[in-house]
Amino acid sequence: MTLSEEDYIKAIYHLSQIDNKSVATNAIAEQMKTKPSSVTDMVKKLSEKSLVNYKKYQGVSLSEKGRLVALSIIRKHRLWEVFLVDKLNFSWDEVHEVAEQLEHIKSDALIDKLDAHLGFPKVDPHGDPIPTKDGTFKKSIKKLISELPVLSEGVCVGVNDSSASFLKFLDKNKIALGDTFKILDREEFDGSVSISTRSGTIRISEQIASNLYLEISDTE
Amino acid sequence: MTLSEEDYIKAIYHLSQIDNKSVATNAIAEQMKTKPSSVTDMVKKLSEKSLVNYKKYQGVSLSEKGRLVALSIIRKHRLWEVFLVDKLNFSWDEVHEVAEQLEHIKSDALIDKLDAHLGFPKVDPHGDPIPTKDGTFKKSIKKLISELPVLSEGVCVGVNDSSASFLKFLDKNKIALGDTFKILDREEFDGSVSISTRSGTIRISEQIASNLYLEISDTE
DNA sequence: AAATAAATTTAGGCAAACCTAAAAAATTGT
DNA sequence: ACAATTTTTTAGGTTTGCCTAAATTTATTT
Repeated sequence: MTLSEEDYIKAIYHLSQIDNKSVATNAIAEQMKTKPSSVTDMVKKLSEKSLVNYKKYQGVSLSEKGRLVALSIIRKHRLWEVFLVDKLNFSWDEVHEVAEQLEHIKSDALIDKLDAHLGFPKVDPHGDPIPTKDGTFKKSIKKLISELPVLSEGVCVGVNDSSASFLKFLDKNKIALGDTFKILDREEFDGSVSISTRSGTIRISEQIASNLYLEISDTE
Repeated sequence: MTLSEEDYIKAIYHLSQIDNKSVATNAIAEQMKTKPSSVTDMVKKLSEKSLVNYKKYQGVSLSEKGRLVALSIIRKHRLWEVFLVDKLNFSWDEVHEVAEQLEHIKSDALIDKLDAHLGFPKVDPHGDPIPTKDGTFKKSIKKLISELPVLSEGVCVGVNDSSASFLKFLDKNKIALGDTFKILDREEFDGSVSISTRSGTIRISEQIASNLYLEISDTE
C-alpha cells in the first residue's frame, strides 16, 4: 500500500463514522485537500484492489478488507500518540502531525513491541480507543458537552478546536484532560451550560460546550 | 526534501566515506538499486538545489549543505536504532530496516525529545557514532580484527555479515557486542587470529576476523 | 595513438498522483 | 415534471522518479 492509498482509506473510514452511509467524492476531496477528480482516480484504484465498494455516482464505502486496513493505521497512529505523550513528554495537542507520519511505518514487530513497551494502552491521549491487532475495539462514547443532557457526568477526554486561545481559556479555568465534569444546568436561551469541576462550578458558553468532549463513565 | 532525495544524499555520503574521492554514477546506481540514467536525473536535481557538486562525467560529491543533510539523516537513523534496541528490545541485527523508514520522519522536536529520552547516546547499537545536532561527530576508530596489528585491544562493536549462521557462531563462542578483546597472535600462513575474550582464549579464522569490528579503546 | 571497452548522459516513455476544463448524471426547486 | 444546480466523472495534461535504448565521453589496451 502506498502512503497516499493509506491516507485515502483513513479519510474514508473517518468520514463514514460520521453517519453510516457511503461517503461522497466531494467529502473525501475536502478531507484530503485534493480535487474531486483526483478522488475518483484513487477510488477506482482502491476499488480494483477490493479495499472499497464503489459504484459510479453512488459514493464509496470501505470493504471489510479496507476496514481492517483503516483500523490498523488508526491503531498505529494512536499507539504512537501514546508514545509521544507518555514517553517523550509531548503535550497531547502537539502529537497529531508527527503521528500522521509515524502511522505509515511498516513493521508488525515494531507495533507489537511498541504496544508492549507502552503497557498495552486502551486509549490514546485524546481519549480515543486504540483498535486491537485483530481490528476490534470498543466504540468510544465520547460526546460534546453541548450534545449531552443535563446531569450527565463524564471525563473530559478531548477538544475539537486546539487553537492557542482556546487552550489558554481551558488553562485559566482549570480545565484539563482527565478531569471529571457534571453538567448541572443548561440555559435554553443561549445554550450556555453550568458544570461542576474539581475547582468549583463554572458556566461555559455554547461555543465552549461544543468544543469539549466528555467520555460518559456510567455507560462504560 | 523528498524521501528519494534523502536516500540519494545518504547513499552519496556513505559512498564518499569509503575513499575520499567524488562518487561515480554507477556506484550510486548500485547502492540505490536503480539504473545509472536514473541517478543522472536525480543528481542534476540535487545539483540544482546545491546539495551536491556535480560536473558531467566527473562524478558527484556532497556540498557542505548536502553533508549536513546527510548527517541529520544518519543522526535520526542511529537514534532510532538505539530506541529500537534499548527501549523496544529489538536485537541489534534486526533494526536496520525499520530505522530506514523512521529516519525520514520530519520533526525536529521529535528528534530532540527522543535524544533526551535515550539519555543522549553517543553511539548506535552497532558502535557507530551518532552525529550531533550541529553535524559534528567523532569519527569512529572502528576496524576489522583482520586489519588490526597483534596486541591491539578493543571493544567489539559490530559485524559485517549478520547472517543467521554467523550470529550462531558468535553465540556459540560467547562473543557478544560490548565484549573487550585482545589480539594475541596472528598466524602468517592462514591469517587466523588468537584473541582473548571474557571466557578465555579462542582462535578464529581469517574469515571470522574480517567480519568482526573492534573499537580501539586506547586511541579514544 | 588508435581501437576497444566501460561509464555516463541524453532522448523518449511509463506509472502514480495530482491538476483543469468539459461532459454526464443526480439532485433540487418550483 | 422539468429546468437549474450540484455532484461526479471523463479527457487530457503535469511532475516525480523510474525505465530502455542510443549517443557521447572517458578510460584502457595494445
